[in-house]
Amino acid sequence: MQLHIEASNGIPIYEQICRQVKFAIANKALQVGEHVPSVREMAGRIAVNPNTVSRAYRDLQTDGVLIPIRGTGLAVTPEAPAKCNAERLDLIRDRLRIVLAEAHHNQITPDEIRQLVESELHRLESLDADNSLKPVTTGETA
Amino acid sequence: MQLHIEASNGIPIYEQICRQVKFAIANKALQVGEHVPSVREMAGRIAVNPNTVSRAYRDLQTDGVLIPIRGTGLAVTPEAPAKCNAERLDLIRDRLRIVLAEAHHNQITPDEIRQLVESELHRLESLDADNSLKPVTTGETA
Amino acid sequence: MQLHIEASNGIPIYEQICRQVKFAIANKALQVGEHVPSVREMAGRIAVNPNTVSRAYRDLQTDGVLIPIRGTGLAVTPEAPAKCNAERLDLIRDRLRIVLAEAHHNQITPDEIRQLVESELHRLESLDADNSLKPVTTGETA
Amino acid sequence: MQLHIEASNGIPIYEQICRQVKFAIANKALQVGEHVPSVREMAGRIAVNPNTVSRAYRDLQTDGVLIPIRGTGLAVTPEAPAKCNAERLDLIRDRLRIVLAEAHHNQITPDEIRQLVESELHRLESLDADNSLKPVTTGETA
DNA sequence: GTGGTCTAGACCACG
DNA sequence: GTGGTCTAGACCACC
Repeated sequence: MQLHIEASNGIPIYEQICRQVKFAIANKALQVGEHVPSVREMAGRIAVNPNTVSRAYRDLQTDGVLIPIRGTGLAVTPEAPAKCNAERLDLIRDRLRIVLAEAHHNQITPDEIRQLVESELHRLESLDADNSLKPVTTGETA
Repeated sequence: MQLHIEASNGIPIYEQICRQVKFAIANKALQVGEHVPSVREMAGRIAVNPNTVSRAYRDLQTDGVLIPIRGTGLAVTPEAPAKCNAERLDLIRDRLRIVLAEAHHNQITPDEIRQLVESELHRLESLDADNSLKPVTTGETA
Repeated sequence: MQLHIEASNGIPIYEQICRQVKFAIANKALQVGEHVPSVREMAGRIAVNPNTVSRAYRDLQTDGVLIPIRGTGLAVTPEAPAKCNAERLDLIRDRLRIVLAEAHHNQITPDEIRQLVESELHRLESLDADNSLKPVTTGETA
Repeated sequence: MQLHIEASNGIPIYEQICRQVKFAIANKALQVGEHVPSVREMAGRIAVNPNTVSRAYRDLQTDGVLIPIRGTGLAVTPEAPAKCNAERLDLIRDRLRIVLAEAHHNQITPDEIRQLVESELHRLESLDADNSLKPVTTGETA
């Protein structure tokens, strides 16, 4: 499981972690019963404070996605895949909705929006192509 | 000029005001030299704290979009339309970019994204139809 | 609204705060729309770290009991009274259940349990009598 | 001697073991001089980490309830029954006290408490009836 | 070793 | 002024 944390695109780090763990479960990158990386390991891996990871894991427990296994760590619950699959597109949709609503309220036409979307999709694909050649981070604003 | 403030969709209110004033200028709803509503009137109209409006107007002055006219209020600068037109799509694009980037990082396919976009666009149109209720069948969006 | 924090009866402080805010709402000591004491004030009042109060308030927001009012604080939501009333006895029942289950698993008879309960109830009443005012009319101040 | 471990009702597993061994002694399910199951056997029987059982047995030795018999294991001390009988109701009372105190602090009336107690006692009896038919775990999975 | 709780304090966003 | 986020680190419970 690989997380892409961007500090900061406006989304709190702990929430980015939350969301990406859910995506990883939806994508089968994390299986039921499997342990998520320990707080300390994850914190080291993505270079944030352990408490930030802890906060994210706590939220995931509240959501019923993770469950503590005494003394060994946190595991993916049996219900998690269903929840995460159901949420998979919703998580994106919610964010997309407010962006499109703003565009729409301000007289940007559906066709202009479609063009923006297409140009961004192409941009992402070409970034992928670049990254597959050289594993360099790109476009980070932080 | 009508503002659509949503408290809170994650965007600070003062920034929503800023953005929408710029959009209004780009859309010719606000002309060069025209006065923007006073801080007090605007605050009353959209039911927010006057300080919040004040903060937005301050940012707009910094951006060179508004200019104070002694004793009368704030007017749209001659340079504003050009700036606002240039920014019009950029403002949306920036926000769209981070949403699509997240989707893409998490194995959501371009086609799924396109479907989400289309369903949201349709949703916005039907919301419009409900709100206006005028029996218009021309399909024009503006 | 008066909170009784006991550090420590095994319940984390932040959870004690959470529970007691809910009880206060159920008891009409906190009304819909009313603001809860600010994080800093509450922290000072019950002599705990502000972050501990903050954690409790955050959980209450997740539960839909409190809602942030931009820049002014946290208010009781319209839905809160219903939720808190519904939870009022459940919060106690859940804790009672594990105690009684343990007693029952270990051959303590229902009648023994009833006796324990009665003796504790009497104890609490006599504590009340001591703490508040004994029905004395002498006018002593202390 | 049968232990009912519930991971997790908030009571640490090692303490649940401790308490239940004491209850077993108070109930004559464990006699003076009798050996308690070995750490390994007990750990297997209740499906917990052997270290957890070990920790519980260590506490019981500290309490003078168990004593090591060279090469054979841990036996119930002659003083144990008296201690355990004396503690029998106290262990429950202590836990009951904090629950009832919270209820009382929050305007839950003695009669409401009595009703909760009665309903929980009935619930426990009906669970027993069910279990005597089918020796199934109570349905709490985690 | 694991996670949980709490404290302390910096910094920011918001109104 | 308000709450939110993040960092840092101590201490504890559990396994």
